[in-house]
Amino acid sequence: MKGITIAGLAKAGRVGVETVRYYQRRGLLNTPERGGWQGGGVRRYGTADIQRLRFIRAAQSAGFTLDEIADLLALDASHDHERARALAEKRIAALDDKITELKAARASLSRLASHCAASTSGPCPILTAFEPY
Amino acid sequence: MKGITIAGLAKAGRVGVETVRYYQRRGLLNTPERGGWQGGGVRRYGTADIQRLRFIRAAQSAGFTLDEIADLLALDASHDHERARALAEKRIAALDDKITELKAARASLSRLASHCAASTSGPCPILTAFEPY
DNA sequence: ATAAGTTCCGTAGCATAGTACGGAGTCAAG
DNA sequence: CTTGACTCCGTACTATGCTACGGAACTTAT
Repeated sequence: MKGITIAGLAKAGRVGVETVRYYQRRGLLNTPERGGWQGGGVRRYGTADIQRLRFIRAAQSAGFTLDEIADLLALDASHDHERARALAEKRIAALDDKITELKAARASLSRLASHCAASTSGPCPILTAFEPY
Repeated sequence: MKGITIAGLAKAGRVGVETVRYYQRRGLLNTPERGGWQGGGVRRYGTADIQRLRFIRAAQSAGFTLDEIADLLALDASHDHERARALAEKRIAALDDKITELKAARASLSRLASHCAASTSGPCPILTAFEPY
């Protein structure tokens, strides 16, 4: 039989089988017909499914929610460049904000760490680590 | 009466009153005695509570979970520099990873946006935006 | 052909971080 | 001294993203 089963798809996307099934329920991944001549059989998946699954994971790591990813997928192959670009740019701005925030947090923690290293005794004022935040 | 009430504390920390109460339930914020001579009255808060609340929010934006923040708060004023520094450094590493990840995601989205801008017609292959990810 | 391993599917549960509700008590202004 | 806003508290509900369970059907290796 050609194509992979759900376990192969899950593996290719580095997720669990249950996660694949969850995405199907959410409408993010399609659910192919069962492979049997009539009724029964097992569903088979192809490279398009893998690509889609990988896209979902990548988009998630870019901070999109599953709902937003559903929009994105609906937009795919659409000709609505306007809207696609708008979504992308909105998220780019959010990412820039988040990156700035994380860098500031990193600096605070760095300060805390070096402070802790400097004084080997006495209390460690963690509360003030983020102070001039 | 001196001190602020829960609404003032919430406002100072830019959170809702219910969130303050949630943090109290989680043991992240203390719950002062009621102000009445006996039994009744309203609880009053001070600047230490505000600092603590702000710390919680800052630590959250650094990616700590509320459970981890509880640890951090317990560590505050402790002399366990070892452990405090370990926690901070672990989180710094996680932040560095996350920042790298977000930058990559940003680049992908940027590519998608400029691609969308370039071609004004035809499908917009969003699926491949994260392709060489 | 049988046993072991998968798949299918619905339904239920979990972790995190809140948010809402409702009724009784308390406070501050007019 | 009443009215309206705020507080207190327990309990329940929400959103997001999974993760687990159980039994029947299906597939695969021996």
